[in-house]
Amino acid sequence: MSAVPRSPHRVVAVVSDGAPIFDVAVCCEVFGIDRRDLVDPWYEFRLCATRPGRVGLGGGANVDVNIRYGLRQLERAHTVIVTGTVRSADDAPERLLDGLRRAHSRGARLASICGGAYLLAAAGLLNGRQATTHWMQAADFSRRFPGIHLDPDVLYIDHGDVLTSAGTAAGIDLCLHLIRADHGAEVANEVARRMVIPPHRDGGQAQFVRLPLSPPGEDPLSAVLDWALAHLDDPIEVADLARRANLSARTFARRFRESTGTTPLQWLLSQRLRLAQQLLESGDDPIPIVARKAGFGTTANLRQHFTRATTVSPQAYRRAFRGEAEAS
DNA sequence: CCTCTGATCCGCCAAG
DNA sequence: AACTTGGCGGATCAGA
Repeated sequence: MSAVPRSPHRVVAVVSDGAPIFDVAVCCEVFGIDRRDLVDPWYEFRLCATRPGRVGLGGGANVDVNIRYGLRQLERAHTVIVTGTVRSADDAPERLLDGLRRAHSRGARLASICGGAYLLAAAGLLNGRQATTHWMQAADFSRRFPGIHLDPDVLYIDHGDVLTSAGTAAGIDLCLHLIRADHGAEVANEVARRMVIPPHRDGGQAQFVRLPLSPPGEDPLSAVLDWALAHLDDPIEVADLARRANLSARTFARRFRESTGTTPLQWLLSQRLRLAQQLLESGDDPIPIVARKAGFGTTANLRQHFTRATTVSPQAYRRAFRGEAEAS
C-alpha cells in the first residue's frame, strides 16, 4: 500500500537513580522488543537519564547500567515513562523536572511506574488530580503531596495526558494499557500472550480494569460487563448484553472487540471458567452446584469447557488443589 | 464420538 | 469524502 511508513511513536523511559530494575525492564520488554510483525512501525524505544552514563539500579539488583541518552530525549518523545523510588522526589534535579514539565506542555504523554509517581508529583504534574503508586508508599506519598488524591486500590490511573501505576507488576498493566490505547486490544492481548501473562488482570471485580477517572461520560461497556460478572450464574445471551448497553447487536459486538479484544461469548466463557476455578478451590459445593453457580448449567457442560481449558477435570482440579493445601 | 438445532460471529453493504 | 451504524446471510460454534 503506502510506500512511506508512518514515523514511529517514540517512547522514552527515564531511568532515575536507584530505580527498581524490574520497572525499567518492563518498559524494555514491552516497548523495546521489536514487534514490527505485529504493528509496523513498532515503537522507537530509548532509555535516558539526567546524566548519560552509569546509573545504579535498585529493587534488589544493585547493578549499574550504562545509559546512553540524556534529557534531550524528552524533547522528542511522544510518551515518557518515569521510573523511580520514594527518594526520587528529594534527589530530583531541577533539569529533569523541567524536562518533564516541558514534555507535558508540548503534548507528550507522561506515565509513571511505581515510585516514578514521586517524580511526576515533584514536577507538579499531578496537582489536584488522582494518582497511584505502590500501596506501601501510599501514606508517605499522601503526607508529602497533600494536594494529590492518592488511590492505592487501583492498578493504574489514566488521565489521558498523565498516567500513574501502582507497584511493581502493575507497570506491566500500565504498559499494556498504553498499547491498547495506541493499537487496540487485540495487539495488546497479543503482546501479553508473548510475554506469557494473562491479557488483563482480574483484581476481583475490577476485571475490566478499574479506571477511576476514565474518559468522563462513562463507558457503557464497562457497566454491562460489571453487570454480567454479577450475574454469571444465570444464562446470559449476547443480545441481552447489547440491549443493556443500548446498542444494536452488531455495534455492541464491534465495540466489545475493540476494547476487550475478544467476542462477548468468549469473554463470558473465560469469566465463567474463572469463577468455576475459584469455587472449586475454595468452596465445598458439589460439582453440579459449581456448574450451576458458574453459569454452565449442567455438569457435562462444565466438564467440557473446564477440561479443554485446563486439561484436568473439575474433580481432579479440586483434588489437586486441596491436596496441595493440605500438604503445606 | 456423532448429530442436530439454535446462537454467535463477521464480512459485506447500504444508509445516515 | 471520511466515518459510523446496524441489518443481512452464511460459516462456524455451543449445548443438548
